[in-house]
Amino acid sequence: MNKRVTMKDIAEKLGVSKVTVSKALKDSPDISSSLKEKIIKTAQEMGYIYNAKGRMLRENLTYSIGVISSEKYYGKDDYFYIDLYKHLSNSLEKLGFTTTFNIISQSDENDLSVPNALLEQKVDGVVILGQMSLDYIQKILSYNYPTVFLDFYCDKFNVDCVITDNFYATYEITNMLIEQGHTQIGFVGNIYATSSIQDRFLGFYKALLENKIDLNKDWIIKDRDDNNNFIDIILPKNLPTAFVCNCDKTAYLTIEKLKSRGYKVPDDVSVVGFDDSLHAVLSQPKITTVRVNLEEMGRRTAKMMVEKIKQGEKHYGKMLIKGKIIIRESVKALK
Amino acid sequence: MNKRVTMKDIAEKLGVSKVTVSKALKDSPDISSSLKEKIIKTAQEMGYIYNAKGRMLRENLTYSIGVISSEKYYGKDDYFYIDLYKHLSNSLEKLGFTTTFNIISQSDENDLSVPNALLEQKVDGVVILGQMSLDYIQKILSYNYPTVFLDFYCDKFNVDCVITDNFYATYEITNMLIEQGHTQIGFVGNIYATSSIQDRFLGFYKALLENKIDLNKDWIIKDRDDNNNFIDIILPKNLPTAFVCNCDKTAYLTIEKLKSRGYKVPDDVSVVGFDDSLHAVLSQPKITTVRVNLEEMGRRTAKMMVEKIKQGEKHYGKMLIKGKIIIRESVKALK
DNA sequence: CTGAAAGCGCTTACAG
DNA sequence: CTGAAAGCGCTTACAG
Repeated sequence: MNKRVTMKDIAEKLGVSKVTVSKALKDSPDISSSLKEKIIKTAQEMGYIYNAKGRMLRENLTYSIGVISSEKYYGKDDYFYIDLYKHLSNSLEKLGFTTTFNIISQSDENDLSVPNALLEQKVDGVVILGQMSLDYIQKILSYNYPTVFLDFYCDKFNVDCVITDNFYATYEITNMLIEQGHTQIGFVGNIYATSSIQDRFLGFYKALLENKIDLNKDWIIKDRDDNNNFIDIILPKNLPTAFVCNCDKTAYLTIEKLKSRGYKVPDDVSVVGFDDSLHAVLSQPKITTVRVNLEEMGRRTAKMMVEKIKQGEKHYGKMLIKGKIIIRESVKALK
Repeated sequence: MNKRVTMKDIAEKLGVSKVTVSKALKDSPDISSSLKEKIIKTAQEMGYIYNAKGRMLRENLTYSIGVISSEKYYGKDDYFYIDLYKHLSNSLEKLGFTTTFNIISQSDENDLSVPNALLEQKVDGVVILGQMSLDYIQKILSYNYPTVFLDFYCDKFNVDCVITDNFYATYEITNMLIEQGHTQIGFVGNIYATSSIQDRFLGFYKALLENKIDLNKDWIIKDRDDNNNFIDIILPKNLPTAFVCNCDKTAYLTIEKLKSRGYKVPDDVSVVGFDDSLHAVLSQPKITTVRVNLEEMGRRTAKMMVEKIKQGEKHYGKMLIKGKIIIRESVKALK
């Protein structure tokens, strides 16, 4: 492992200069095709593997992106962020980049402990995947890498972000319920807990407004406390005919709660979720939900990041990616 | 971003040499503590960030490990490998390493497409996380990086591995059932599908042998085909009093199947699983299972990897990590 | 305790 | 079409 073949070795073997080898291996038009062929063949025979460490130093660029994410997004029932990571890193691969991935523990987040990759300039840019504490984000930003927030935004910092169009998606799914005859619709989610939930709520609210349906405050139900810990869902005395839930887990818990009170879903109450997570499929009935376009989000983030690095920190602002409604069994039409 | 402060800048500012700066920043005893202090202070003031690219080239070491894993382990109900990744990369961080993470798509695995990190020597070693196709593994090994297999082994290649002690864990959990009075015990899992399932079966079998309980072939039930695709579980006419399932998902499906046939779990039949995955908790009743010690597996893999790199490819062989039985509700004692 | 020299593997700008 | 020179940011071995 320790003694790898270098361009110099190939050059010496063929009696050419290493500049020529370098150019041939990157298929430069400078080199005659016959020589190119010979060099490529010899490189293969000698077991040459390109060593990016030289280029890294020369260009002061690692062609590597650091992805940073909080461990709280990788619990047993969170499929979402690992899938998003997969799409992001695959897109980066195609652009010639590698990806380092740090799942930050709660204690490291509290201690503002920064991954080695950023401490030692082993990445050219940073993607923060999912909301983290403001202090932690600030700490990361203090290293001055080109940065993109993925799946969240934060107006406190003027950082580009790629997010799913939460507002529009709940607007659409609420409209779907209204078209199916529902006029008494509740929302389940703590609208102060995260900006995603807030936006989803506002999309829900816009659909009501457009259809001149009153917002009943008793039908806005908390699913978690302000620190994002799930709490027991308390059903109102008078039930609406449908609930829009801020996420599938909450939809699942809402359905369980309704069932435990003797209600049937969707016969008595319709329920919709968000995320298309495992809960949507394991629930009985299976939950009609919104599938976020993770592939598109990953691709756009990768492209944005690479452009920022190569073209000197362009600004993009907020990029919204549309989701898609997935129809399952948890909604009943009233007309 | 582009013009970062370097050691040279600090040296010039203070009128010392960059060797002195380098030594001071790594707290070498060569430098007087007063000068050291001055250099560290100036570095901070100037916003110096250590640039590992220089060291990488010098030492031909990136202090980075590539983790490669198949996308099939990151489905909606797989929590396992991302957790293992987290522990592994956290352990590597503590040893001063960064981790690149590639989730290989099925098509890339078929095409033997290798991550950029390996193509360009951007890592010092490789961890393959979870079984992949032999061809793909062979391709990866052809790059001659120090390699560790994590959570699987393959006698075809003489590569070090860190695996959970599947054999011993099902041996233990089967013994637990026997101690609780069960003598009619089945196994659910295709024992030809993976080496893990095979080892788990053999641990089960050993417990039977030790207790002079006959192995009833009708009670060895397939949960998947030989390509690892889950199939409908077919219950035998005469049921045993307990099933040892090769994983929680299978335990979950077995319980669902039993319930649909009118049996009660654990009153009529006890069921145990393996992995302590989401299925174990979402199932009703919750499943008694084996929790694998992912933290220990990550830590041992990290240590092994770093030692191989620094001490020149030591060999370790097969390292077995013990799991732990988690008692829940799906087992009833018969005495 | 401090520093000048050499070099890691590559690429770019330039000369021929 | 080919190559000599310079340099990216660091560290090690050595001289003083």
